[in-house]
Amino acid sequence: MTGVRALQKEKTRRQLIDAALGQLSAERSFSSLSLREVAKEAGLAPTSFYRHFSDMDELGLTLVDEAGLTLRQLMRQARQRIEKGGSVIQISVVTFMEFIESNGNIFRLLLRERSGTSAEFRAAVSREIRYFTLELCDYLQHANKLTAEVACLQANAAVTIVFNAGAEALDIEKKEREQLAQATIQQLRFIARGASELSARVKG
Amino acid sequence: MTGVRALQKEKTRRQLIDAALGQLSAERSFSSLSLREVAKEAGLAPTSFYRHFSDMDELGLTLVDEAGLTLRQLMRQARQRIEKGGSVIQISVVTFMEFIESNGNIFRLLLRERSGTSAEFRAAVSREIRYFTLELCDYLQHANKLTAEVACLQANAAVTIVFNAGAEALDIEKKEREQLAQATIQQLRFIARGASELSARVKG
DNA sequence: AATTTGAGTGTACATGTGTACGCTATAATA
DNA sequence: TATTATAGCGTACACATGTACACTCAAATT
Repeated sequence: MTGVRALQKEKTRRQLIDAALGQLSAERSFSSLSLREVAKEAGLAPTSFYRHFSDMDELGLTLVDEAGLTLRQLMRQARQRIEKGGSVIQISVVTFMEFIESNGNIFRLLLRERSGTSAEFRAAVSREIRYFTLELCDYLQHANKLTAEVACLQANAAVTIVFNAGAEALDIEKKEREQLAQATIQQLRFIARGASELSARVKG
Repeated sequence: MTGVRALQKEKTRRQLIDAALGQLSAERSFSSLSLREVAKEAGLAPTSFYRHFSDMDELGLTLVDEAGLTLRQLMRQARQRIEKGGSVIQISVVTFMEFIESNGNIFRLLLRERSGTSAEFRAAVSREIRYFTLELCDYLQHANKLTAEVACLQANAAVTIVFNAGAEALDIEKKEREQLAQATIQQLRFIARGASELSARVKG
């Protein structure tokens, strides 16, 4: 099944994916890419595109999956750092900011398609973020001995804040980014403290 | 200066703006609108568009301004309700959710252009949200006797949470929206409580 | 009353788009 | 070895787009 042919096909499929990812930028969203442009960048004739994806949408959803994968790598990295000790909140924010810096366009993809014009795209991005949030929710529940409800509310709020900070980080200079990180950390502390203080009340 | 001619011009300018707003939807973003479509919807020949805007971008920025105006009306409404007494947080969330329900497409515009491909658009949206946030910051500072720093951090976090909830509200059924509103309220309480608890530490 | 201005029109063109179709060359299969 | 399947190509087409240009005609100005 993994003959020369299938292998080559997989390779040019990757070329298409990479071509699309490569064209994303601050000034260029996925929906502004044309099938022809992507094919050209991948060194393919326009019509050959269809051998791999039936649609630009299909390519796009693949990219979102790809982005989700990157996001999960990010989580793994954060967990590793946390295990070595240190402030969970600070490590999370710093790790996320590093992610933005080296994966700006992938993050932009998620950010844009989250509120894009395709319900399927929105659902796909939503799913990736939910996954991200659920992991954090589990962690908070065990580490901080919180109700499932409170832990999930906190996780949700924290992810929202961090994602928003990431979006802002995309448009500012590196110098200001440190300031933004500090503000974000403080906001996460507010949330953590509030959740902890109010968890009793929610329970009772 | 307000002759018959200038009046008519103002009127068709409005028609263009309304045509553009009218074409926005869950499936249609501003950047996916074409000059020709908008002109047609406004009952104009394509080339007449240029008598009013040099560009689709110029129209778009006008729409963002328009959206900002709507946002400020929202704030005024919320303030009025708050003055009549009741939970500030609850009133704010409920008012905002009402806004989403009747101005979905305007909110979508802000949401999308906030992370769009035009730096100018992003800046414009950012400005409107900042204005929104600053008002809340002022309010928190006086009402809750917080440091400027803590109040602004809280305001920023709160606006982020509420906007994100608004975005989620766009894609769910009315029934689930009540649940979302409750979750949002709880999250804002976390933030408020955390800010209040930790304000001493930040000061010292 | 004579002239100028400018909002709105219709035509026209170059350019980019998605994709249908028929072809080639070669790996996979029989 | 003969046959089939298929990745990739080039051509071709219909269509939508932005906008340049020359026009009209009524309001505004002189």
